[in-house]
Amino acid sequence: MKPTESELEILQVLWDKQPCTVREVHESLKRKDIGYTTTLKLMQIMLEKSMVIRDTSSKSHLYSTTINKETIEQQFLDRMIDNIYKGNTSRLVMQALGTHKASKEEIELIKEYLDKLQ
Amino acid sequence: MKPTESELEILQVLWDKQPCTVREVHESLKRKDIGYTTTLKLMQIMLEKSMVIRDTSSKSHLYSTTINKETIEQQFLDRMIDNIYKGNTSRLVMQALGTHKASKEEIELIKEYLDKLQ
DNA sequence: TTTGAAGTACGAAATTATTCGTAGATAAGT
DNA sequence: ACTTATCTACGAATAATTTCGTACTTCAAA
Repeated sequence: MKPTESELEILQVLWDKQPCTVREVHESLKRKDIGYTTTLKLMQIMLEKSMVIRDTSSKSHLYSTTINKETIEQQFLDRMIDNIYKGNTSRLVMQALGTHKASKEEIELIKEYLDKLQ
Repeated sequence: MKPTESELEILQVLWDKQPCTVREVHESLKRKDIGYTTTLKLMQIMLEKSMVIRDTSSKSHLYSTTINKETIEQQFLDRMIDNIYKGNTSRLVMQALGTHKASKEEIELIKEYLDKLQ
């Protein structure tokens, strides 16, 4: 089950602030040039796909995700490593650290993590 | 310029073996359930978008990419870090190392790299 | 020189994803 | 009770991507 790009944007908001009304999600989206009913429709589609559930007890429905953030992250990461890096994880790691320069603390953290792996 | 998924698959093959005929690309694709003319059409579209060039001097044209593998990798990685990890690179790194277990050599390599960064 | 295997070109259908308009429900304020 | 804000439902338009059929070309082998 692979979320589309728009769906992913909505999931991000939900992971952050769920449960949310459609309006809350809509206003939190980065892209501001789409109509409210577009967001609504998208979320209704996500409901059909069971990516979200909702509480309809009040007028504005309250949405929550059913899918785990870490699972989706892992899924995208795996796909990326497979498709783009052809399994060469360390190349991805170094490329990631190269441009998005991590702080000293982060580097320490990663080192510790590497030690634990060995 | 963001390649679509199908375009990316074709680029992969080209990066590996260019210059290639359409047939070579077609037969190297993982997905086997599509017709030859589909691959052909896709590559013609990529030509229009200037993602590839070709040598038409013989009957079977020979295609090569114009776009750099590393650039595209970086682009996808950046998007991933931004969109999915919200800038938290070290989380991506650790998650990547977590499942796709690297060899001792790879881990050493990454450690060295981290030392150089500091 | 005919035949056929393999190629290109390209319009158009099929599929998937995104967007919006409109109708009707709900509830709060006057 | 009526008006207005805001909501949901949902069909349908649009856009983007993928797929294929068909026509035509090229070239080599019979």
